[in-house]
Amino acid sequence: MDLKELSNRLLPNVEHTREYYEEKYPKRDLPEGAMVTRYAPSPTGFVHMGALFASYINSKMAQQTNGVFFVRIEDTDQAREVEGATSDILRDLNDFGFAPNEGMTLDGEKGMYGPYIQSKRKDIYQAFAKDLIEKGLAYPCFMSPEELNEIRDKQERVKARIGIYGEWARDRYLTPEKIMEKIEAGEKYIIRLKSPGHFNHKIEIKDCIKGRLEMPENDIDIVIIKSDGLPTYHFAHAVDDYLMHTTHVIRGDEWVSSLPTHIQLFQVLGVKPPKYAHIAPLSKKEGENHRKLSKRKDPEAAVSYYTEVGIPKEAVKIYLATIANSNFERWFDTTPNADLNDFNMEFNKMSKSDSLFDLEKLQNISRNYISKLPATTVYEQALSYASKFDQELEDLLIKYKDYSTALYNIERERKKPRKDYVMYSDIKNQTWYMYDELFDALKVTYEWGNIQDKTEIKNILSLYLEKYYHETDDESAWFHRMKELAEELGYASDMKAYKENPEAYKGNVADISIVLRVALTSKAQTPNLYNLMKLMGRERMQQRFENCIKSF
RNA sequence: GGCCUGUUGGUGAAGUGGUUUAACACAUCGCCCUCUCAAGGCGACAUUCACGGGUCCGAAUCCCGUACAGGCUACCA
Repeated sequence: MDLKELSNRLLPNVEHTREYYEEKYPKRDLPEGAMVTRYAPSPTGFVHMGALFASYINSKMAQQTNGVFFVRIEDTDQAREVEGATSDILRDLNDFGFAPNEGMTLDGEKGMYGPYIQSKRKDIYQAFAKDLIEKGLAYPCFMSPEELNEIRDKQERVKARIGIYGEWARDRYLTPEKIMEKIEAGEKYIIRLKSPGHFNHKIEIKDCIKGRLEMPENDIDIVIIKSDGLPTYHFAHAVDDYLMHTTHVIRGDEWVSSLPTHIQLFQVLGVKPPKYAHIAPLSKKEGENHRKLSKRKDPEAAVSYYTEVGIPKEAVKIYLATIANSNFERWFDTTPNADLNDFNMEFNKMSKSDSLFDLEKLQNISRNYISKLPATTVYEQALSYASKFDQELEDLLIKYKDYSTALYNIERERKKPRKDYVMYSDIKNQTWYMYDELFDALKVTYEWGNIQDKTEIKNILSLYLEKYYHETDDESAWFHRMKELAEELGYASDMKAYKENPEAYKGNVADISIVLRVALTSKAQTPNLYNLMKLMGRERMQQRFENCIKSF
């Protein structure tokens, strides 16, 4: 019995040959230097920031080299599969602008290297496994899970390396005849690689991010086809990335220790391995230690967190870019109208060690980002946020569209705009007092400043409306009149003069303006008072002042 | 236990043997400006690159050891 016959018995019902598939998926016709990258998630639910980060880098690298970025679903562990996870992943990629141009997309599969779901590629993996068996590079292993556990225990006891290698690989040298006997006897088997490696041999691997790595050769006879007929991750990776002509495998660095295995797999398959780039994990400080950003402990680890609080996707992207490439921030800050797509991302500007995920920094980026948006966009984004998460705000925004937009526009369209909002959920907290519906519904507390005396406050308010407030005033005239009011009541109109001789006055213009501000809004801190008054108009001002006085 | 990788300030980090008395940004703290806040301006914030050795005229940068951290060590990915 020869190996070819044996391979037919071991993996029956394989429709095609390795050669068939190699012909079916010819080399890609791409310009020199174009990268073919991929994001290969397992559909296990919940999209983690780390995964988004990896897909960003993959997508960016393909985009800037006019290459291809595809998504492949790695569902070879059917037990862990979560319903709907695939579409969640694709939706998130899409929302962030990392939509793949090949493979699994929101509108189904695209591209000629499919299927892009591993469970649908079973025949392909088996064809390659058969080819290896024929060449004597893979073999069936009949050891039961119990036997494997025993071996493992024994190895732990003797402090040997764990795994099926060397003398531990019991079934490695079974003759075809013996194998047939076992099959006839109904014994279950899986297919293992007959590793040609030696643990004492060192191999040198160049990683695009980590640089030169020296590692021992793989000598473990890893499983390539599991008992359910599906491949393990390692084997599927080698076969798929070979057939899909991936040029760069960019993935999390939890994979570096499998590199010798992966390189060997390509070698055994007789094909050139792709280039590898291993991304350091996003981590979080906990006490003195760093740990990976965790779904359970860190809400910000979930991609969905950002939509829930209303942090713009673009801000998240900018943040990811700043941790991805050390020179990005400089570039972004010094490039007028910087467009993320124009930035040239490089592997050698990526960190080798883990980066602390800094929400504060992300928020700062978001604050800056929102501050540069036109008010109409802020309005639209706020509305879209409210429509999902805040019915009350949504109603108000629809009712007062122009008013709200004007409100967001205060001190905005200038070189250095106000930076009031970090996220769209801040908007309501910071503007509620400008909506009568919200203001009147609340029993507001007035945050008075230096002037607390009720009669003095009443005096200021009525005098201001009677004599000093003119709706047609421009800002400087408006301010000038406030100074006149200050003087009439014995407050300093000039801050310098006041500072030089505070005793000569009851207070200063600032005190007066605070009274007006607080009476109008109840808050001591608001955007430019002049603009707020303009927006409210005389009647509403009068009403607010009366309300205020009534509250005494 | 074994194998691999990493370690620069409160944080992200620049830095690849010699204008580094260690860039820049965030945070923090002062002062200034100012109708409040925000913004802005100015300034402070690592005598030192985990620690210990070594190589060299010269090291954060190269080598060795130690410590700590992370990853891997599945018929999970």
